[in-house]
Amino acid sequence: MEKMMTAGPDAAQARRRQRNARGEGARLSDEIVSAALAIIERTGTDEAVTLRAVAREIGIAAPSIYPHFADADEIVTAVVARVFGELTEAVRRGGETGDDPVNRLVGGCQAYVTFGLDHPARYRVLFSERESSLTRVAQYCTPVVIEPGERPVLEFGAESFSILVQALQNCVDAGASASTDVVEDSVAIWVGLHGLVSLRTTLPRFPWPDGIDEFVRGVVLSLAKVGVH
Amino acid sequence: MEKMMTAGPDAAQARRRQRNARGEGARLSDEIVSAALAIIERTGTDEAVTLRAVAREIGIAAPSIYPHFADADEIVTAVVARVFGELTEAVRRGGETGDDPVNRLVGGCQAYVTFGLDHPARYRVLFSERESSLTRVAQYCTPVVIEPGERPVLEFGAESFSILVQALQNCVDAGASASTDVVEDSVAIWVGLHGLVSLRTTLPRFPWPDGIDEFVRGVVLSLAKVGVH
DNA sequence: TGTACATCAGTGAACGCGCGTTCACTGATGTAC
DNA sequence: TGTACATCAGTGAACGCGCGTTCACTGATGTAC
Repeated sequence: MEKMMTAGPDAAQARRRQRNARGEGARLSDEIVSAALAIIERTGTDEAVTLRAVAREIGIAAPSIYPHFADADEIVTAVVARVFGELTEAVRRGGETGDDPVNRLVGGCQAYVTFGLDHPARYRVLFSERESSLTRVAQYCTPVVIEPGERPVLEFGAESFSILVQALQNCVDAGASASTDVVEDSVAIWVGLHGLVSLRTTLPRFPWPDGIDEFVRGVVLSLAKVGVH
Repeated sequence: MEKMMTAGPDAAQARRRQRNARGEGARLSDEIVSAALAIIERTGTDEAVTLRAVAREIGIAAPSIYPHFADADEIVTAVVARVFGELTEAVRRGGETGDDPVNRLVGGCQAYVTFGLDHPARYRVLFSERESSLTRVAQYCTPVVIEPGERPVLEFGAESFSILVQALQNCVDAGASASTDVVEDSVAIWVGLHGLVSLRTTLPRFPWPDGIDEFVRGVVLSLAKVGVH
């Protein structure tokens, strides 16, 4: 374990910050989450998110965090909530541009992968080991039920997964996909997208195929059973 | 970041160990790697692999590690080398049982996933962030060239990947797969397998489909372009 | 309109902990003569 | 066969560091009377 780089506050940050006005103390919560995200982006890992590091980043005293978060895990959890929102939004936008259900499905999947490859540290924290407290995260997200009455998906990230399921269902409804179990096939697609982002960012020196969007298209079409008769 | 559990040596370990005989000092290297692996299995993460924790585990003084490893990262790297060997062996055995090329391909892939799900901590360390020093790892593994003269794969894990490529090539040769680029399609398969292991172990509460072997079979057949005309 | 008080939004010093790393050392075992 | 010496395989105390957490505190702002 190499010595942690003391990425102390620079001169600008070290200048005494102005304290929040009365009743606006909650603003510091957002600042803490942003600081944690900045640390994750800079170091590439959430391991560097310590109470003291976050405090340094903002220019506050370490104990000032306690009224807002019980520990560093809670801060990381809040970061995960925020980043999942960003990812969901990216997938939603990516799935709006296509001119037919298949292209909208592919577009959403490509947006997912693009988000992951463009923001590897952000993406990685979503599935960090630190989230042993994944149940905790549930409080931040609305439970989404995929199929009425069964298979409730209470996990975090459920919203972007349900977008995927709906996109595949639209392909089936349009007669473009031969899928007979859209949830199971959506799981397969999600798993493929995640594996791609995860491995590409972890093993950049592997000779990955060129043309990531085309690669994703091929994988998604196979798993979505498009063009299978 | 919760306080690290002081998983000190139990009474048995605390008893003074017998020092290695002259000329057999290198044995401690293996003990150190085994101890690190034990810590990873127990805690579920390689973050807990510190020089002092490893020394405690074996019952030696912390500085005794230095003649064998420069730092904890080197120890983890050696663990990765060992576990990659285990994984490769499991995949090889899994790919020997099938009665035709397709079943051998599927068998190897199922063995990969089974290894990952049965040993989540071991699997996870293979793709740990800690391996920023992935180049370092290269010294432990023989470079494997997938196609003569091009696309050299120098990364760690190349051996198990090349088994996969060969298994798919055998399907193509037997006329069972419509793949026109076995390397690219092998990448897709690998990515899918990895994504499955990674997500299943990270999000155990997600409603995963039952029958993992059948699920893997379906994904692999789709991506291997088996049954596509 | 004045004033005592409560509350909010933090601060700063201190503590004990596990960590990596250094240093001089110890004691058994082999080897040259 | 005896003995001085070198080497091997570690040990144990000490150091400074960043960490989480506690404690009593400060100073501005609102509020009851």
